[in-house]
Amino acid sequence: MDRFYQKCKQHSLKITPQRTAVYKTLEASSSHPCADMIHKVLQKEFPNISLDTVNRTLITFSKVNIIDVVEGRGDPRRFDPNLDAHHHFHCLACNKIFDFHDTALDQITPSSDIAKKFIITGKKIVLKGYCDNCRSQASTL
Amino acid sequence: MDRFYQKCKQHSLKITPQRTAVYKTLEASSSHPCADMIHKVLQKEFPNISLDTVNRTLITFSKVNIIDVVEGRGDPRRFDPNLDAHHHFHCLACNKIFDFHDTALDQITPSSDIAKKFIITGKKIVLKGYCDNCRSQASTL
DNA sequence: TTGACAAATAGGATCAAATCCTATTTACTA
DNA sequence: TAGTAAATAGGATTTGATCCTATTTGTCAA
Repeated sequence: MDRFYQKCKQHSLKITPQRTAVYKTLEASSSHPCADMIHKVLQKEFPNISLDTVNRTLITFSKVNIIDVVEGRGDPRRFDPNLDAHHHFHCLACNKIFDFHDTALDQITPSSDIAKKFIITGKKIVLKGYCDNCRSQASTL
Repeated sequence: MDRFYQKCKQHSLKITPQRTAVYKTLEASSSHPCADMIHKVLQKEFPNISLDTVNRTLITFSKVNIIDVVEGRGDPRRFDPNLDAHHHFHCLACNKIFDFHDTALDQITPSSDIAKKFIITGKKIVLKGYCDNCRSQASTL
């Protein structure tokens, strides 16, 4: 939690009971929850907390690198006709996805206990960041 | 296109003008489009084509491995409090995300021209497939 | 410690993506 | 070429995300 308070101060985010609770709830979870799930949990503690607050708070946190947004950003489902080995760079600003190829990275193999536990139908390296056009919008960490 | 017809027959999907057009449009695109974008393009050719058909068709294609769904599946935005190096396995059936750790994979480095072109703020290996509980639902490829 | 101000919240309204429903049409098989 | 199961159109519904505005609340400086 210390790092949480520190990061908030660093980015002059006010430390509100709601924000603290949102962070604690997410940290206690291992299911990579969405805003709605966290909202449901928090309603026990804050009967009036709004979903908008939870969602806005989570987005704010992710912008200043307190937490992370994982696969899926709430955006529409997107498709790829290319089934050959390739990897993706995802621009956080313009939302474009760039393909890149790297035969060395195609070779990566997850350790055998993963392969044993799950049926793996696809693997990909996913990079996040800012593309050439959006460099300037990179958040100051 | 041959492989397209072949895969359709293999899974007894009827080859309709709409399906052919959806596939052609996606294949011609390099922007990893969503259903709505493809729908807009197709309306020139098929003034009455419905968005539902486009969306349903794309999902059908992805189920039989004609195309792929990329980062984000149209599901709600999900969050992760863990900023340390780790990787994800995403179950296509139950939609759970499992963390896994692999120090060897943490070391992977995209080739330098990628690093030069983009500002990279995150990297992750994303595996897709079926978890232990959902093994049985693995689509027959 | 207090007062002022900018920032954050609640709650309802709006927007957009995805899915569902059903009548109609169509591709495939025998 | 006719029968049948599958696919489509189009509208309705659901749900996640965002917007708007009045009210509340942290924070900083005096």
